[in-house]
Amino acid sequence: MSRRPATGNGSQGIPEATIARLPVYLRVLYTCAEQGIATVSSEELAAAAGVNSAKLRKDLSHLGSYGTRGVGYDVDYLVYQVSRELGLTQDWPIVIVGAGNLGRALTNYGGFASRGFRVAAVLDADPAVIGSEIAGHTVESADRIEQVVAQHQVSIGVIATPAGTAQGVCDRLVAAGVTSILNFAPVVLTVPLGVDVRKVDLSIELQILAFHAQRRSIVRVAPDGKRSYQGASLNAAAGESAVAAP
Amino acid sequence: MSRRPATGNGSQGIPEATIARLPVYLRVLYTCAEQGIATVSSEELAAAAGVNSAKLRKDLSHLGSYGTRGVGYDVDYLVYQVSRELGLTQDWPIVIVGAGNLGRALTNYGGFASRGFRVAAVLDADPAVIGSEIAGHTVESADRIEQVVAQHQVSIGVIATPAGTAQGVCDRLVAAGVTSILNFAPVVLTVPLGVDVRKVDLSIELQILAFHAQRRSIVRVAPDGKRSYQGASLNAAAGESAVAAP
DNA sequence: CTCACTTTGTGCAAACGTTCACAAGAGCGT
DNA sequence: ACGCTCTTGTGAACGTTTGCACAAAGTGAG
Repeated sequence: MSRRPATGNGSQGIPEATIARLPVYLRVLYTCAEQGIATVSSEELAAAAGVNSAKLRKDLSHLGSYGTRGVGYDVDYLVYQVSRELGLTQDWPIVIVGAGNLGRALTNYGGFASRGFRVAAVLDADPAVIGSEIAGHTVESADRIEQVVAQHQVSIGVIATPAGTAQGVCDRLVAAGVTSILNFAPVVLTVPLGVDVRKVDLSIELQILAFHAQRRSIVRVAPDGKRSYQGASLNAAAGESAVAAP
Repeated sequence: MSRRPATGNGSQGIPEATIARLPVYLRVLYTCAEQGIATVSSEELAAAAGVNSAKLRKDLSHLGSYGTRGVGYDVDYLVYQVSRELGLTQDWPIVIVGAGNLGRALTNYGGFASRGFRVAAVLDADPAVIGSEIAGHTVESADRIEQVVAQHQVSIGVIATPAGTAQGVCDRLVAAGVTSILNFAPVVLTVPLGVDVRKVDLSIELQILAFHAQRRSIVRVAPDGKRSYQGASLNAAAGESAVAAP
């Protein structure tokens, strides 16, 4: 790190925390564009995204100086720049493995197509499911992982299988050339260096909520048997949330 | 340690980052228990959870000193302590609003029940869906949010509606007394202080993957039109992943 | 042109999170 | 009882992220 030869690239080291927020900004920007808003200030954008305005400005400054002082950011231009930085100006064929409830929901989910993600194939191991139709896709056999990945140049795989088969599917995806994996199975996947795994775990999210919920309603049972509730004014910002009242 | 006033509480301030990892440890611990493993070292646990062992020890130390030097952690005991800390020793009735593809997948998802989460009701606004059966639950009208929340003492709500109706549903849930919300709709929810919102956004996860995937395969088009691929040995650890080869 | 006003981009310090490295304990064989 | 080995719990160093506060830069009126 630190050494930067000569190629004044610019987008060399964007913090991970910033990357995770760019898609949120992007969504808000799209909303603005739909409403015909041409320019937007960091304050407005930040409010809509639920973050601090200084943080938003610093995040955007990592992509370059795309704002105009005294005015704000041009919505369309910023949409383009953020999209480009995230690599959304190109097409990303994805393969969904597992056509159970979750796999079907994912295949039907419209949010993918609108951002350059295209479902190349939906696979499953169950013969009873293979051949059925989901959102215009015919479920193929999981045996065809290698062919599908090669044929459609897939570099992103989505695992929506039961926990038991997830690692095996993952191994085959990686061996076939997939370098990015979105894992919905409740297991910790082991992958070779150079492969990127992101996990979405519904149960874990609920458990984190449960922790805070429990915290909010700690009931102190005093020696005399009286109960007193501890106030509910804990920090609501666990990554999200904002205040409604002015 | 350092100064601790007088109220030797113990579970005063557990870092958010630690909370987010506890459910992962818990899952690994359950796996150990199933395999009949009685004690486990921080090294083994950390490897299975995909984290650094020092981090794991520090995380667990926030709950108390439940390990034995020279031996490790007693699996059953640790399961209990982590569960208690997360508030999983009690029952959490949840309500799922939105019985579309995602709502159905969530209702069917078995991972909830196994951790003390119980689906109290599934609601939807579409008359065509109301009355249908999902995993033993009859879908009820979304008009009944207030009654359902009050009747089942629901404090956790899951929003699986389209983006447009999410904020409205959220407001009604909050007004009815729900203080924790798991949001699957692609919008930033605005809630009063004291309400905890967690967001799961499938599209955002894919966009983050796309960014890294793009990074890995930067194609430099030289002036002569030749292409050269930049190696794929970027840091694979974006929160997950481990190395397979020794 | 100048002044008043707006809003970006960023230096800096504090807060937070991660990792190293090691002292303090605990078990075990002799 | 002693020494050896193993493993926890944690002080301290380091890296990352956040948020303040303000200079720099733009706009528009007079």
